[in-house]
Amino acid sequence: MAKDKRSAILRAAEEMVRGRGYHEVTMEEVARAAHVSKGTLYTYFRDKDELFFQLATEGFEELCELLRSQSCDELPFRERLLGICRQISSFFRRRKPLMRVVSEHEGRTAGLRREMRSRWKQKRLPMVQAVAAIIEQGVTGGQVRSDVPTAALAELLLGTLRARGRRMQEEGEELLSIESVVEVFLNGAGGARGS
Amino acid sequence: MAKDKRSAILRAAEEMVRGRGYHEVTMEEVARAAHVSKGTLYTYFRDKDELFFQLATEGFEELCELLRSQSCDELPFRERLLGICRQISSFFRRRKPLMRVVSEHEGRTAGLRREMRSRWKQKRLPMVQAVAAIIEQGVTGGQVRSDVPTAALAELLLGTLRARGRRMQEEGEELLSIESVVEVFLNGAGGARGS
Amino acid sequence: MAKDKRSAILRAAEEMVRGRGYHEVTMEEVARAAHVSKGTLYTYFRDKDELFFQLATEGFEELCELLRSQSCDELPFRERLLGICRQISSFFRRRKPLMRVVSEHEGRTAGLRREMRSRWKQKRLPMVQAVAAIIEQGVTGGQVRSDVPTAALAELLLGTLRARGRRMQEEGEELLSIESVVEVFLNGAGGARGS
Amino acid sequence: MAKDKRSAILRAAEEMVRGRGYHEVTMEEVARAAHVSKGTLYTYFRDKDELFFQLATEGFEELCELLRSQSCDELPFRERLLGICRQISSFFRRRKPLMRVVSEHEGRTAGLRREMRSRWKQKRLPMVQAVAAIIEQGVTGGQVRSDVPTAALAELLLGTLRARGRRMQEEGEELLSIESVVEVFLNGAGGARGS
DNA sequence: GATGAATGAGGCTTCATTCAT
DNA sequence: GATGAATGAAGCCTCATTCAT
Repeated sequence: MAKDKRSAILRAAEEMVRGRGYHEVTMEEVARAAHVSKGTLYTYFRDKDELFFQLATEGFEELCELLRSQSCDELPFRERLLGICRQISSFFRRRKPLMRVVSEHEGRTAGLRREMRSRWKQKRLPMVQAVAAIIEQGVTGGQVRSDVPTAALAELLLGTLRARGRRMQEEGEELLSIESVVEVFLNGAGGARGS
Repeated sequence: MAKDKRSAILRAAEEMVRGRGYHEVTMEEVARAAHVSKGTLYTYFRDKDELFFQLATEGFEELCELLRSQSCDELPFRERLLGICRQISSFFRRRKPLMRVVSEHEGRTAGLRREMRSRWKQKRLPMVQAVAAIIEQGVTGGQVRSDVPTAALAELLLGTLRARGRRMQEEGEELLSIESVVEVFLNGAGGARGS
Repeated sequence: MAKDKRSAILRAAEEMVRGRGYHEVTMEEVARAAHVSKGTLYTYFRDKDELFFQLATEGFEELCELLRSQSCDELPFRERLLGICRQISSFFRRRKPLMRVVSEHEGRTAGLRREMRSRWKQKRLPMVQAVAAIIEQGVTGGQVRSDVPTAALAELLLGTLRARGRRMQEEGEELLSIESVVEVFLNGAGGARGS
Repeated sequence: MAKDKRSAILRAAEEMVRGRGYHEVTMEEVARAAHVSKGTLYTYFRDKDELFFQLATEGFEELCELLRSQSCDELPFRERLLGICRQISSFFRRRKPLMRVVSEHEGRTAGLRREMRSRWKQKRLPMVQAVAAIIEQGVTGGQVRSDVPTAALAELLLGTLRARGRRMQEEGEELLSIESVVEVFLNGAGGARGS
């Protein structure tokens, strides 16, 4: 069935990028591993970029679902935010080899890549909103200042997490723990400021 | 002077792989960035793999020097081992984008790659020996069991460190700290076992 | 020498499109016919389109030169214009198989093709100006009305010639002669209109 | 109904080759334009070449019919021949974009194309015979020599017309008029030679 | 030693054609 | 008969590598 093929291709591609890289994997190999012909790849994905883009962004919905499901648990706000940051960080770390495809193309301005970037933003939006929703709870509870849009705060937090991930990968040992990141975020964004 | 060109090429190549990848960088670009001709690259490096291999392994001597210099400081053995593990871990983390070249080719068996692997082992050897030398001190001091060759223990420790690095990159949040790794290593390999 | 290779490629390509078409000729074949490798084609021409575009537009300069040289001969204006129209018509007819490349891409809006169109316009401009210069002489001599810009009249005349070429190719027998075309043009654009 | 589909496909194909070319039109597009599936195309035409071959040769019967109908009108022989030449020329000119398919394949010797050529000859035969029949009248009337088979003369005349068409397309301005062609033909083939 | 034009293997993609439903 | 997903041959193009100057 159609879904099966599409999925088989994605699974095959995922299997092959693990430990290799975007350029190490040829469409020929993916086709062979998925037991389909080269042409079939192009029935389901416009081109190689598209295939790996889909691979990189699939699972995004599940992440958002997970985030939303946690937004209503019983934990105190601080722990809830921490838990969510852990999950996001874990999600991206697990997907890092796939994310390469996205980040590699981030610098390009040429024609069609532009479209991929906007689609990436679109895919990312629900995640930002989920985080914003949780921060909103902090606003309601008085733990987060209310004079900055929650969406902006969410972007800020996500940006910090991303920077941390990058530093951990590229630089040396002294990583900020996620706890510290959240701590700094809340102190910087904490309510009851000076009052 | 010859050394200058060689160095200029390596610096240009290093500059370009940062944030890009092995395949994103063309020999043409490296040549241009190093202000030499394409042909000159091949005067100093047999091929592209060789160039990036050199880039990945340069500094290995310095690391070994550093390790050796630390093997005779005044700290207690446990701290000394910990410090050394930190440095090794940091060294590899900093070089990760370059290490890709090595690891990408690790799985291949094709002709010329085979040679690179053996040269990699050769480059690595002094490091293993440096670690072994320090562990030897632990044996002398009675903190490490003496019934397993120190070289084997050194390989075991390095392997654990490497696995930790990989897990940190690919898997989720709960990373072992380096402290834990050393702890486990010494408990597992600790002398005076129950006796 | 460099020029030789470039020229050899163009000559080979020209030879092959005669009687065949853009799509019937593969880059592989052109390379073989020009006694160069496939890669060399791309040293001299960015891509296949570029190669055939150059082929189609080379000689444009000569045409313009020819037109300009004729603009100062002794013939009466009407004959001079007629002669020029004949040359232009002949030029395009001879180049028709090559022009296909241009006209085939005329309808496309996709990214890079756009650039080709603007370059085509650029190439065409001197020809328009040459024709306009001659018409200008007609204005001076009172054989052409002066209330319409000569450039516009030139475009009009060229458009008519082109339409004639197309009709001759696609439709049936009753072709307008070039004489008729010029006649109609001058009557329509003729000065001293009825007054 | 079957005929409807077949016809719809041909009409769709004809529509698309106008202004485009054989290679610019994909079977997918033809199918879509004809509101049938891709597979259906192959129910009515063995392959793409066959489809466009049919397109190029359909109407041949009508031409022959037309030629035959004119062979018995009242005009003097010379005018009758001229009229027929005009119609043939017009027919081919109108069909030129379709004829491409035939002529493009004329140079090839590869397997299946060979068959197409022989079928082309077959399709052409009635036309030759129609022309021969008219020339026969010239023989009877004494305006055409009788010592050369009329079929051969017909082929000769058609060949001349074709060459004229080609020259008109490729070469410069000085086209022979059809009148001239017929004139030369009759003078060259004229009876009462020198006697 | 330095250069860069030339090379050609190998990757991505298209599209005519087949065949199970 | 009709369909369209699957196929794979063949085309365009890139880029690591060589070699005559």
